[in-house]
Amino acid sequence: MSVDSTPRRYHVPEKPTVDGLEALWTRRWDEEATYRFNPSATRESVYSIDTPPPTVSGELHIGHVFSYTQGDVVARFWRMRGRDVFYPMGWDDNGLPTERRVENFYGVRCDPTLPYDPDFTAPEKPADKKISISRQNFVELCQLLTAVDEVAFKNLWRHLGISVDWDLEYTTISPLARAVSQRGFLENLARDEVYSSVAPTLWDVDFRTAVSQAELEDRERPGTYHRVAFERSDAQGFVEIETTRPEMLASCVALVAHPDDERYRDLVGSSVLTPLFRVEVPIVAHELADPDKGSGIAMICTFGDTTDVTWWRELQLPTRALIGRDGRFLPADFSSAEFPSTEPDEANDQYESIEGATVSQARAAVVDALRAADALIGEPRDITHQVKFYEKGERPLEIVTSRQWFVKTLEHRDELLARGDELRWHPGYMKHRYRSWVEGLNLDWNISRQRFFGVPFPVWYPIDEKGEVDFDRPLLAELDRLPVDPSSDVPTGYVESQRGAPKGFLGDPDVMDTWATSSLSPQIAGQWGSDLYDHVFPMDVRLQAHEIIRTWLFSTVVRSHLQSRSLPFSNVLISGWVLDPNRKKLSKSSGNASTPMPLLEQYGADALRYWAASGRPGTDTAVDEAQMKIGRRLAIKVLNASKFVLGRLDQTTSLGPNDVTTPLDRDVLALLGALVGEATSSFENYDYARALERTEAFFWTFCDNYVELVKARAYGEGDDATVTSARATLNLALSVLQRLLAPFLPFVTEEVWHWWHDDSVHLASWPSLDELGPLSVNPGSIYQPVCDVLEALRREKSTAKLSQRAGVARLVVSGPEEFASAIRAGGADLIAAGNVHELVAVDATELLIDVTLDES
RNA sequence: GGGCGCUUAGCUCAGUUGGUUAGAGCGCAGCCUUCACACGGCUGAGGUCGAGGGUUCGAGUCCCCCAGCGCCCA
Repeated sequence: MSVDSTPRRYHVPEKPTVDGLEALWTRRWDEEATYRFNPSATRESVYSIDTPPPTVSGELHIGHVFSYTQGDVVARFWRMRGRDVFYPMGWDDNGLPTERRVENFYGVRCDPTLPYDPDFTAPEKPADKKISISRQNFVELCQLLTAVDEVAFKNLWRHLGISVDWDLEYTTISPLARAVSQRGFLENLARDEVYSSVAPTLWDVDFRTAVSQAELEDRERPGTYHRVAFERSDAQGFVEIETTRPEMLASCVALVAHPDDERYRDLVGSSVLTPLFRVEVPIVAHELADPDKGSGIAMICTFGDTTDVTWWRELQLPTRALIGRDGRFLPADFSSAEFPSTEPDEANDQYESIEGATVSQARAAVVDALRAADALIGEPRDITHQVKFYEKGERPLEIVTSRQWFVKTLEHRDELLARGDELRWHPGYMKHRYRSWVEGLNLDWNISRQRFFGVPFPVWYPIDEKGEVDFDRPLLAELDRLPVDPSSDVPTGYVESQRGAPKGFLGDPDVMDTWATSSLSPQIAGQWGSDLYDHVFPMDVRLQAHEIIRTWLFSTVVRSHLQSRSLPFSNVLISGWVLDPNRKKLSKSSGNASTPMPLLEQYGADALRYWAASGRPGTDTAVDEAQMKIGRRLAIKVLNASKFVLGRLDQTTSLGPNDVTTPLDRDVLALLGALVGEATSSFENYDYARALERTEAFFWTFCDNYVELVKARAYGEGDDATVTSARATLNLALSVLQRLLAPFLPFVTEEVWHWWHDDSVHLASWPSLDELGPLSVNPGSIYQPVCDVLEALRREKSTAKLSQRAGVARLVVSGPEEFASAIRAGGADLIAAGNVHELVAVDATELLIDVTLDES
């Protein structure tokens, strides 16, 4: 009886295609809730993912496809490993980019002093003059606009096959996120981990907000050194300093030289008079003074740069702050104790031309006045130097004294460094970025922003009977009231009419830094306070790019360390950047190269995923359509190979590893086992790209060599046992390969899996060695020699310019015993695949493959 | 100035603890329209691993130094 007596084939499409699979399977995954998190899962079985909430203030670009795919591939692996994957998605709709879009889109401006207008509706199109609206109205518009973008983002993710559970979607401005942020803040406050203080603060005069150290960047800018003479108080001559900021002269509180600098050692302890304003200031010593810069002695002003702040703090100098929040010079009285001039009238006259001026106007005025007073030595000298900017700003930062909330980071530096060592970094070298950042911290983390669309601080301040605000005894919101907006909500025990009045209260006007909210992403996504939280926190992995190690990663570690005395996640998987085809960093000007949708439509989601998953963790990768074409070709190959194999199998016959009996087939299973082992360990180490590379390489040689070798047996030629063995091997290998490729090519693998299974491949179990039966200790010992001979046959035919079907009259393989016996073992398949009439394998010391083609 | 990464075939990249003639894909050239696949298959030609020095029986793979590119931080 033939094994083919009653075949019932699987139903396989006549002409399978990869086009259209995204729409089909995205819908099915929705309907079947394939990626839904199991809320009753135990912590041990959960694999939880802390995903970056992308900013939804605009453009999607190919970089998102790249990094989110890398995370998704990992998620899919763990899901197949049987873990209950907690994979939420958030949208960062909070913050400055959204504010600016809303202002322009609707033609509005936020005025936090206005009351909420519940009947307000946004104009159809922006009016010529911006309409002022309350914070709550403004926030509502922000939510309206971001909701549109969120839908577009979600569609992209779904098209790309990102396997998040959409039931777990969140936004950073949602009531939950605001409540979590406010609770986090209040708990920090209760533990004395945050404090408010009036302090010198990095300040952007255009955005009119404080910024934190993490938001700084240095930019090379032209500057000018001015040499300025200060008269010694004892009238024994002059001290010359050099400065790029002569306009700060009125804020000068000291001159400083290096303690080892011989030139100035004798002057330390004496004093000089500032030119123009005639204020007496001491000469002091500090190691940060650079003897090689300028004249080696510098003026300290409050505050020209961050070094001034350090000197001011460490040398306990007085404060003469003159730059206001708008970047203009504030009034000053040189007859006051704060500005003690020896000639107050003259000083006040000089200052008249500066008060109210911008920094650049003041600089010009001061330089003119210095020149007129003969205090400017020589001509100013042009230089270029590094100037600190807010990363989103256009003018150099100023340092303005104002009241801000800070998170204590400096005193936890050592603990935070230890947390960095505890975290498992992928790739490992990214840890250095964290370490150098933490080591370089010189300010506590300022979390106050003088903006509107953000999470407000859940505090008010009492006002005494004289109308003075008491900032030291804030009125705190109760936890069960969160979230609150102190600009419209009222502290317990007060009524709205007391707002701003004596014996009343004042709401904190500021909002939190966006990182103060996103640093709690594990708490937000995990719904801190609910049962869910204990099942997902600390998370298993954080996915993110490297440029936000100093912001998002650092701040998340800080919050978790303070809140839970733990890491927020045990692994971090860092993605690289996408570069344009010319290997430059993608920018808005890169244009269509950065738009993913056309590429998705042209090559398909699996193809783009293939490209993205080929990029190793942390490695920057260029947009490469050639790589996408290869991905598409691989997906098509999966369809066709599956079609061939399933077309040879009988649905009613179950085949297992025990049916694999021929040496060649067993050897192929052994090689497959090695592949499974390597792919699995690669994934466990977050080296998904390696898993892909190995699986892909195996798959191609499997198709090119093994399938070709056993084609005759697969079609039913030969005795029952060898036919069954080939079919069982094809069956097992196809099943394993479809599953190994599933994380990378979720659409095409789901399609072919459903040709012979009812359930999703993405819920199937990750291949294991147990499935393959006993495996030889020497994988490839038979398959490899047989493939070598097969390739030699092809080479002969190719060289003779013949079809690969051309007949071979005689094939003589001589070689070492292991080689010859491998050929004998696989001889029947070689004869069939190579159309060989006579095969002879002989033992010999030298390997020789002699092919005699048929006479034509 | 400090730190990190990169520099391997025309291009894009692998190369895990040092070990036989350095790998893949693309591109290129030639061949084959074979019953899973022309949205295909087969075959082939291309590198001595940025420069120099060192350790070793043996180095792309470890050490030193130099150069270039990129990033992070001062």
